[in-house]
Amino acid sequence: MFAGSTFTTMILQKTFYQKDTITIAKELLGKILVHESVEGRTAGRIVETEAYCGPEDHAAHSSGGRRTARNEVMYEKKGHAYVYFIYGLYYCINVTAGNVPGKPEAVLFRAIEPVAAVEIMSKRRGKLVSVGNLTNGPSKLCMAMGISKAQNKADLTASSLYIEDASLVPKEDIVETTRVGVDYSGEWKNKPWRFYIRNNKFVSVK
DNA sequence: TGCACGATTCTCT
DNA sequence: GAGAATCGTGCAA
Repeated sequence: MFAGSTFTTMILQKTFYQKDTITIAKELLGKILVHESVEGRTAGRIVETEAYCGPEDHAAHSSGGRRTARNEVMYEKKGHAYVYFIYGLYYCINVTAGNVPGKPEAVLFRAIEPVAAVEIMSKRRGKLVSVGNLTNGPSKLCMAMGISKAQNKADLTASSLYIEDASLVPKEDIVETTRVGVDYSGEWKNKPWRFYIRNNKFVSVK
């Protein structure tokens, strides 16, 4: 792309998701998650992610090579959505990733910054919440983006749910820290596999 | 077939 | 800061 050229958005392709999962988790920061639904097109800039790395990661649903109907998609193709139901109330969305075919790895989206159709997001969230509280959590962003079990296994390179490319977030603006809500995973809870954009007010936990 | 619990969020104190 | 909400999922029996 050169100065003055027509701006065209690029949807991230398969090869983007076929790299080291940690690298993908960092590179996803700044990218635009888009969902074109019947209610309209909602979009948000990804500002916080977490990496879940294969059978050895005790914090992952695929820990110990566990393979069930729920996490099956992690064992299949890369670049697909892994949406799961949690606490009887909420959904969380991951994208399957990794440079080893068949190895169950994924990146969880923990927070986005609304960039399109904020009014639709507010309506979906139902309550009177400030813009800052619309999408600053893994289940909050699913509610705002209209993501549920229907999007499980969706191909993010060929469906109404996809990610648009954007410039990389500079290394110095990426904060690396420990993951949230995985205290049960022993030493694995200490892995610095949570990434977020420094000073971004939409991050779920500072 | 039964049961304990979770990659969370919200409300109330 | 503590506790509730609420049910699909996973694993033991």
